[in-house]
Amino acid sequence: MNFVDELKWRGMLQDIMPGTEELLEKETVTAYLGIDPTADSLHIGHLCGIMMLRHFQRCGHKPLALIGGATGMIGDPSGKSAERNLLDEATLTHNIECIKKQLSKFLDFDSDAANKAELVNNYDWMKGYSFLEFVRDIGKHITVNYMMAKDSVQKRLNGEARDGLSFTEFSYQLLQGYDFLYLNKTKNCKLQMGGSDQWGNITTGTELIRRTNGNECYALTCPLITKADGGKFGKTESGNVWLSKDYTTPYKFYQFWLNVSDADAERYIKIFTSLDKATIDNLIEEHKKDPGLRLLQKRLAEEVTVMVHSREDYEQAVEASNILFGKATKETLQKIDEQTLLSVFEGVPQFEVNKADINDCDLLTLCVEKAAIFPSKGEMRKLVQGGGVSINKEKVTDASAKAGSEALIAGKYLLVQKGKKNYFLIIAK
RNA sequence: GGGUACAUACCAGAGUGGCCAAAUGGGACAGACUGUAAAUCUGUUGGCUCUUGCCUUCGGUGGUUCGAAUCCAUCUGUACCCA
Repeated sequence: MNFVDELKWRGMLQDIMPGTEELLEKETVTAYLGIDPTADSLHIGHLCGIMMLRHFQRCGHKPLALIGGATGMIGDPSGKSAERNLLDEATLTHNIECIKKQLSKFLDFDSDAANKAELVNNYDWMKGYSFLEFVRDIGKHITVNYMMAKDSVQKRLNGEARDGLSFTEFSYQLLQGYDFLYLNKTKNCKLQMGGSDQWGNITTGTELIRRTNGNECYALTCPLITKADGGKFGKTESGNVWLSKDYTTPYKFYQFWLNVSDADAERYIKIFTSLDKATIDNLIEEHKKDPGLRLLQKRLAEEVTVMVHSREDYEQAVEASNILFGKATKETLQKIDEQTLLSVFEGVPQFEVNKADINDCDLLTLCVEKAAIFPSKGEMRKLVQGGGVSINKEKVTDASAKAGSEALIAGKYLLVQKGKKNYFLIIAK
């Protein structure tokens, strides 16, 4: 399997340095991709890069996942315009541990294979590096002129939203460049991959390597993942879509992929699954015959959910979706037994209230004060006025009414709906 | 070191003494339509009560005034120009 061809048909190749393809055909190559440990879980924005590493390994090469324990303390000036908050050491250590676990779902770290994946942390080689040594050994080889010419720097100096950048941020590309140099020296790593916004940083690395030890190194980036409507990929109303169950439940995760638009589904299934070309082409064709069936979205959601979570989690998410989005009515809800109900709603935010509150409090108090479903009463009132709130699948018309214990499902549950897709469960104890 | 300018709600950006909880655009949320899609149209977008009303907001602090996002002083931050 040819790695570059694989990336090409999947639409995962943005820029590639000349000679990269030849190198990959010639020998088993070690490549790395950097991940900033800004949180203790990865989110789906990281997924494209991770999939690159995964394909890379499947093609017989050796992937390194570099955790930016050092660079993460600084923040990359490309991308966002504002300077990043610096993370402290304890937080970083915790984040790295968690990310390591998640990565092992995608990459083989443990086998005896020659190309098993490795995890490295640049904090390990940066922490003991003194400023004086660094500027003398590394800074000497790269001119400020060269660094200034990078897009990421130029944007901050001359762009519309020019707000300057601190020396710390300016140094980022050099630090990242040193990572590449270090890995080249210690692990014979010859290729760096990343998102297209990393191109400038990566080439600083190859330049640094050429100037210090004369080695030829290569770069390859994937395009920025976008949505067809121009919105940001990977965001929902509740924020990022995380890989960790603690932040994004498997149900929500599954729902995210299921809700992808037709135009996006075609691109995403190539990027985020390991399905082969024939299978995907076939799916796309089938999907076009009857887009309403959403074959693509369903398969995409299945593949990704199973990969990130598990087959059981996937099946539960499907079951929950069928009940919540099927033809369920107040009557069918009342009939569901408690066991099913609980498993279905595992991925739905739950709130416990006192049984007495169901009868005593009006819906406003119940949903805002007793259960924090809505941020404020005004917010809930407005939604009710706009017809956006349902309880047990029935639209709420009067927010000051009381639910009453007879509305409870199985004697203790209340299903609250915000809009069409957001469910909450109130449990009366 | 000297000078100039700017700082407004999630973001961009009007407002230059009362009519300002603050135009407009974007984003976000919700409704209709649909396929739990896209496009389109509509509503909402500081908090409390919701009817009049009240409270907290226009970088921080202090001041002038019956009254300040708007004027003054000072501090902080940022950008630009000169050295």
